[in-house]
Amino acid sequence: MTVWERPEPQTRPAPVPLSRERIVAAAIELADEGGLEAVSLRKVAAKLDAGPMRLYGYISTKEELFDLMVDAIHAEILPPEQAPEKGTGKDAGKPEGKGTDWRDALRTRAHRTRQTALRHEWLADLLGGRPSLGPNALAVTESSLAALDGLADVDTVIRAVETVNAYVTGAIRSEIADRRAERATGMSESEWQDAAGPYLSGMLATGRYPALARAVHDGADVDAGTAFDAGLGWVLDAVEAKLTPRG
Amino acid sequence: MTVWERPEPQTRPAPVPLSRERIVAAAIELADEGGLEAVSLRKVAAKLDAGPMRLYGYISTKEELFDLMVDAIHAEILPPEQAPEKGTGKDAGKPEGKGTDWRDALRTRAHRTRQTALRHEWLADLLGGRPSLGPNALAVTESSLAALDGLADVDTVIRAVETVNAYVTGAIRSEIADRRAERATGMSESEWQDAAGPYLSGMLATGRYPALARAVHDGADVDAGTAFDAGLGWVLDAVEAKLTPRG
DNA sequence: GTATCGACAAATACACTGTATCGACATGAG
DNA sequence: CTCATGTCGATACAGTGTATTTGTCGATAC
Repeated sequence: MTVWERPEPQTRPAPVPLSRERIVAAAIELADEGGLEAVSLRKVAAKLDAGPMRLYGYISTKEELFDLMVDAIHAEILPPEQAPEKGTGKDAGKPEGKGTDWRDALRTRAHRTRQTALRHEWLADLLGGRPSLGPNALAVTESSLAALDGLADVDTVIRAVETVNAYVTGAIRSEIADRRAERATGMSESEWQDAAGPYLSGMLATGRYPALARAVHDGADVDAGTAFDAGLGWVLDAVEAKLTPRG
Repeated sequence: MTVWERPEPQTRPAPVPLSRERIVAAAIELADEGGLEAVSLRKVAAKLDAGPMRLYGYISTKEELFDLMVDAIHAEILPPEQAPEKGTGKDAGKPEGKGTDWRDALRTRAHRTRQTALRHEWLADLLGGRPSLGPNALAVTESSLAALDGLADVDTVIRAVETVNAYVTGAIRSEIADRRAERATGMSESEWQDAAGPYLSGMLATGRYPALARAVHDGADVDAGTAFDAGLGWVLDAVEAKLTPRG
């Protein structure tokens, strides 16, 4: 009884060593080019010349992979010098500057977050979707808290950071949603005339939304970046008003 | 040639007439009890005694179903009296009241949104994920714009509404994320001692996050509702400061 | 009446997903 | 050499969104 085509003595092709980092990096690469939905365990594994099941030695579920991706990306949000390594916390207590340093800190943090989200649009789908507790995300929060430390009581500082965070994530999410919609309809047309255009025009023409119609008609088209910054400025003003005077 | 068990003369069970509304309602029901991931076209169809393909006569894709769900839920956010029907827009111009009416309007709108999201937690996954252009969502935006109409120039009004919206959606999203995480770890323990607790305690004990550690340790545990309202108040203060004085 | 046609619901099919299970191989110990 | 071990890959399964085919009914034309 002959067995044709015995599958060769099987000198395995040197199983490349895997690691969480390599897996996460591959997943991010996939997400960058095809969006979150392009990330499947099979494709990630294929990118690493491994079988799908191999990944389960490093992650326990796809959700965990997403969490790792989010935390990895948070490294891009942190200013380049301060990695979450080292630091005894001994000299990190007081803010070092006149009085608007906290504002610059929070503002640049917000803009870095936005820039990162524009580079990795899939971040919009994940940001805020679940609590970010990875080391890099914690470091980001830490630096925000540290920037306000001592300028008000603890509860006020916490409220400030959470409020700014809520604005930032909400604004980024909706900006990216708009951008995607434009890409989906526009794609070739300069203005949005294609799919949402006629529909929306029709809706506005019904007269049921007079204020909205006026806003769409009379509103200036500011670019997304300055709009984001304007709203951010308002929120920071609100924070400033709540800080203890004479901080 | 005999055929045993001919499948009965096949008096079809009176194909229940479908409709977008019935489909959306069924999908919302599924999402309410099992989250967004429990919504599959097969299950929705089964709930309506229909085959999966039947749905494609009413919706063209699952994403569209999600959009319809979001807009249907926006009806709960609108105050009960004003449906998007009727209304010539003739008498909707000026705000009718002293000067804090806009604030009440925006505030209650925000709280209604939050309450609705707490009733339908899956909303957090969808809110802001794509532009909401359904009639109900437009009506919600309309009423926000109308509340501020005339109190500042158009661009300021738009910025105000978008800023408040960003805060509201961001805050709701993270609140629901926290609530889910608590449910996942807590579930039986009163405080969070189970999964995230030890991990986070360990992280904080490293001394790498001094400000965060202090915040967690010294911060008062305010309930989510008042925290939401506090942040909202700040944002509304910021808006107020930008309105034309003597509005 | 019968025949034909069009519409539409149902069944089937496909490519793909996340993950559990299982079998086989390479390697270490005795 | 033999045997145990642990790890990797293949296979398997239940489920997904959707395209396509199949079947049946009702109405219309002769």
